[in-house]
Amino acid sequence: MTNQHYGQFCGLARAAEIVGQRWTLLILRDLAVSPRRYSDLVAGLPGIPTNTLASRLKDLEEAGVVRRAVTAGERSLIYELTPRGEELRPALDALGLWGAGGMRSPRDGEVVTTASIIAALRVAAGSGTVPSSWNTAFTVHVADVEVHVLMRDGTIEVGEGPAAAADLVITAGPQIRDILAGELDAQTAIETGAVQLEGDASLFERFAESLRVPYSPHVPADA
Amino acid sequence: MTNQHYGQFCGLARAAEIVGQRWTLLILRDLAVSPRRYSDLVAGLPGIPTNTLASRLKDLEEAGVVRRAVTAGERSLIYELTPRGEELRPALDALGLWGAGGMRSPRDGEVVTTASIIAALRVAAGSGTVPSSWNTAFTVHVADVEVHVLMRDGTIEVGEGPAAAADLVITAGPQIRDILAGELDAQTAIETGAVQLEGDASLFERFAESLRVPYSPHVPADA
DNA sequence: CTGGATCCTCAACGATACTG
DNA sequence: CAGTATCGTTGAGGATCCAG
Repeated sequence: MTNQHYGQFCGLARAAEIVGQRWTLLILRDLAVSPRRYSDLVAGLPGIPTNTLASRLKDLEEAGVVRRAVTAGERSLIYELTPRGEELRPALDALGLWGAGGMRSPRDGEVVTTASIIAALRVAAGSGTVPSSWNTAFTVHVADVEVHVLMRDGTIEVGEGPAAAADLVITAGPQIRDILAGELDAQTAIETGAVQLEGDASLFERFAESLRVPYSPHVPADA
Repeated sequence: MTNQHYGQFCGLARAAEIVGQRWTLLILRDLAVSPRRYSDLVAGLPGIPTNTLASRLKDLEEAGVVRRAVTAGERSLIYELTPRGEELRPALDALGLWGAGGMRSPRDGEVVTTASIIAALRVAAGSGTVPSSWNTAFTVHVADVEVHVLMRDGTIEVGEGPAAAADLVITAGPQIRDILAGELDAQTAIETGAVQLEGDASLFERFAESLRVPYSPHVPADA
């Protein structure tokens, strides 16, 4: 509510006042994946104090970035991005991409959340198209997170939960990041056991090649 | 030094740990415009506590985003972006663009800084090219800030200080933002006195059309 | 059970002064 | 010029409690 101001008539300063608060970027990442309830957010953001979350949501609502909505079928509130909030996607993607370029392996205690995996896979899928003849369903396990990747009609769709009928089930650890970054090629990943496959293993190449983020060459030492 | 962690193996979380601290984005914006000395940063960031600045610079250095360097000719330190820091530009631009879309007029006490104007004009110039036959020099005054815009060899260059031999001197207030956003067209700006021109006034059209940022349609109420 | 509000503690931030 | 030292204030973190 009492957002700090920088006193500059500057786009970046205005943006920083809104998204530069602690936890705010991660809240927006979760909402960018899909609208969520308060308790979904709490679950997806391990460690966030509930008062901080409540305060951020109120600030974001005031800023016109997030809105509360009552879902038709259910009787619970959801939070979702407004159109103005949707416009943040390019910035969120750019920041996430940059941050991912500085990652190597997880630090002590770092976990993988469903929203972070979906966000990463969606950025990796980008707007790139795949041959429209492809009709392939993947289920991807990373740590205890389960998501699906569907390639069909020339597009890639990434969502929560397993694929209804997966052609290939991929189980991997944090090294999935290296595969997306193109630093670990599909064949090596299989040989070293970085991924386990169940189903049509030949489809893994397709997965690795279609989901690829631009490589960041300048990676500093990482704790 | 004691940067807070989010405990997630996620690119956006890592980025937020580095650039999500108060003042950090503005420090990076200033350094993205050009390498600067400590005192330049203090001057360009009105209100920043000096200990906060010192702490941020140390953090950014540790993160591999900024480095201290001794300039050859002079005997003073400068801070500059590392290659890893340069990679932040797309994210800074995207955030700044988003923030600029939410601005209308300055709030009480908001000032315009040289770095913010240069950054805005450079983003507006983008990678867009101009006819290589153009060889035009503009000096732009906004509040007490003075910058130059040079169009030649098909490119646009924006820098600090006046142009050596300006074909047109443009004096404007914060409404320059509306011109860049395409919400105020050149002719109207002249007629309403939003800009004052000195020199070849016909070149103002060229300025307004070459420096244009994508319009953000979803602008909330602005204080 | 969801969706918060309250209270307390402490680390970070902010303002000012001061120093190599 | 380039910071550090000191100190007061604010916001984050953590636990608990409350209302619909």
